[in-house]
Amino acid sequence: MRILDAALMLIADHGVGGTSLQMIADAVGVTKAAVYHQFKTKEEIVIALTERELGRLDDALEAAEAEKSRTKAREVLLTRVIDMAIERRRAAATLQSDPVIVRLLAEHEPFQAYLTRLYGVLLGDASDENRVSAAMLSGAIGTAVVHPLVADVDDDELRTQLLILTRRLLALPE
Amino acid sequence: MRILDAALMLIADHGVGGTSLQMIADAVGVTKAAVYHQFKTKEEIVIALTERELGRLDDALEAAEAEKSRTKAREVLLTRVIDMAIERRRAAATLQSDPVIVRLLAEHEPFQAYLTRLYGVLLGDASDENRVSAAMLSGAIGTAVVHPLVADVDDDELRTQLLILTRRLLALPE
Amino acid sequence: MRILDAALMLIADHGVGGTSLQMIADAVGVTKAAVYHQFKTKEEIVIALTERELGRLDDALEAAEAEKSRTKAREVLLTRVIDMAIERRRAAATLQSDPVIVRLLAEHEPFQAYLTRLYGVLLGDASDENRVSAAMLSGAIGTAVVHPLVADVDDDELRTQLLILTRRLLALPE
Amino acid sequence: MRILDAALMLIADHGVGGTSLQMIADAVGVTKAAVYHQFKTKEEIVIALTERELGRLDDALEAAEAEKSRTKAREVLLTRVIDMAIERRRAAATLQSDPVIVRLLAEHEPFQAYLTRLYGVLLGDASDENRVSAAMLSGAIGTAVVHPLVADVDDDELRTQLLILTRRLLALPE
DNA sequence: GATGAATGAGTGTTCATTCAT
DNA sequence: TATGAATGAACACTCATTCAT
Repeated sequence: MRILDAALMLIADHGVGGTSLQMIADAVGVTKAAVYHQFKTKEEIVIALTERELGRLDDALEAAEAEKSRTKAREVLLTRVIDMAIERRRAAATLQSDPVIVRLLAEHEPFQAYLTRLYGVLLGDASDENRVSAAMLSGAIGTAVVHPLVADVDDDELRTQLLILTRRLLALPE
Repeated sequence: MRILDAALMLIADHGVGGTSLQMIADAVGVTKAAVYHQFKTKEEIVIALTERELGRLDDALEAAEAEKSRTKAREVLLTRVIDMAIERRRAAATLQSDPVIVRLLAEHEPFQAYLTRLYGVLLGDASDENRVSAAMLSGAIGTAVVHPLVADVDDDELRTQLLILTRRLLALPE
Repeated sequence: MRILDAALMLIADHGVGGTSLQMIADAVGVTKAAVYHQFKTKEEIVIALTERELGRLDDALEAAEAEKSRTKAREVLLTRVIDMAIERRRAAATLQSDPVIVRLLAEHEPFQAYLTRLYGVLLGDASDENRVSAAMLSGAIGTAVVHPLVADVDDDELRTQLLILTRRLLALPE
Repeated sequence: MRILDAALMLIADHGVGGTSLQMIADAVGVTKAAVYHQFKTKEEIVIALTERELGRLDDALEAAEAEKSRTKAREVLLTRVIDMAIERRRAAATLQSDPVIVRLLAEHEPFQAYLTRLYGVLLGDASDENRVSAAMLSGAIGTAVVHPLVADVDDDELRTQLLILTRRLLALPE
């Protein structure tokens, strides 16, 4: 959907609060009213957007949940998360840290459920160490891919390093 | 300054774009015009705010730069960063990821210089591995302290774990 | 357009700087936002307004430019200018002397071109005498029609006198 | 008074409505409050300003009123008006046409009286022709000196031409 | 004399949203 | 499906003005 594409890019650049429906409509090349024809409110756009991005993990999440070994499950999921973050470098950080989206993730029921599943796989057991390392990972990957320090690291190298460092952080065998 | 305190909390909750001057003025208990008497624009508030928070690292940064050993320097700085992030759990993430502040950090000259110093200590050498691990750390700490997964981990335990995991990520001796 | 009508009257009374969009919207009986739907900025209103008033000279200007005799051309144009000034006594002066409009006339390209045509006809040749008399005329007519001294001179008499005096000023045969 | 000087120049450029006390204070290099120490309101500044400029005609007005011959009286006054307009080219037009000042001249008692004296001399008798020609003159001189058409006519030549044209308009012997 | 801090009302402009067509 | 016109509320910011110091 072109509206969601445009909205995602704009939100990545200006945040949800800094992105107006006018900007989205202009980017798509239609009128505001046309946007409203497809989404009843601005929030609905943000939800659809987040749903779509989160949905990209569906396959990996299901595969991970099907794994018997927790360690293997984590690996499957993390690899996919890293791939996704690299594919969509610009959007990755914002979606995880924009206050509006954060609030949405915390309050919108379906997201809650999805995140619970996600954390379930990510966590292994719920020891403090695991909880903290999972929390670190959550932000680290999204933030890392857009960080100025890695602006000129190419995608493949970045992917390799992220995998290594992630395993190290989780004390997985390298 | 009470204005900056109020602004920081509001921005942590709603992002820069979601925080209006009216909200700030109301939180302080004065009129919008009174806020404008002290800051000529909204951006000026955000700059002052960011400057103040960043300034809390001054001591540690100077101490780190005075260290001969790069490894020791990194430790000094990281310890302080972790302490700060825990002290100001709510604000930590937003300040690092709000698009408005990110843009500010990238475009406002004095911030550029400060960040260069910061990364200089954090990086050690500029190998790809180091660059990626430093980038991960930048976001990881800020994000971790506000992550729902660690909401009920107490400050001391969180601090201990963050130190351990950070050393692990950077392959420092534990 | 009702917005332009209202704006013209208000600007005639209070000047551009003293006329707010709220005043214009109130006069038309719509909201400010409705005004903004048709004009993107206040300046755009002022431009449209000035364009429209200036446009009333189009016919006379074209007719004048088609004349072979310079003297005849001036007469055609001046007669129309006087008629217009009398028709729209209130607005005439402000449009020629409000600093905002003056700046607009000087900086907005299309106005520049139009005024050059206008002065081309008005000037005849570019002797100093002609330049000064044309400059005097420009303001004199607009100012005269709203001057308190002539407040109780009726339109027809005023028109007759303006024609006589204008010819005298330009040393045209009466 | 430096405040009045600054205010006059600013008003000439932006009109009364477009000139704020902040602008005036900035131009003088003091605070708004300091301006308020000398003038209780903005209107008071405009009044003082207009009074001061109008006052420059005092000598000529008195001399003119002392003349027995009406014709001579007009000449004395007009010569002075022309001199003043040329001396203060920029301010001349605004003071005569800014709607705020126009309203002030019409409503502020002392100005009414002064203008009545001025018109008394200017008019000669109150025939329609005289009234219209005096009205034209009022605006013509002020407007002419700032008109783009005469921007590169030097002061002396402009003065000469204005005198000639003025006499012609009033049917005085050249 | 001059300042800094404050205010309430206003500025131009944009917001998300609605609705008749 | 899409539009254009409209709205009320909010936005960042400036206004003229006051007052304690």
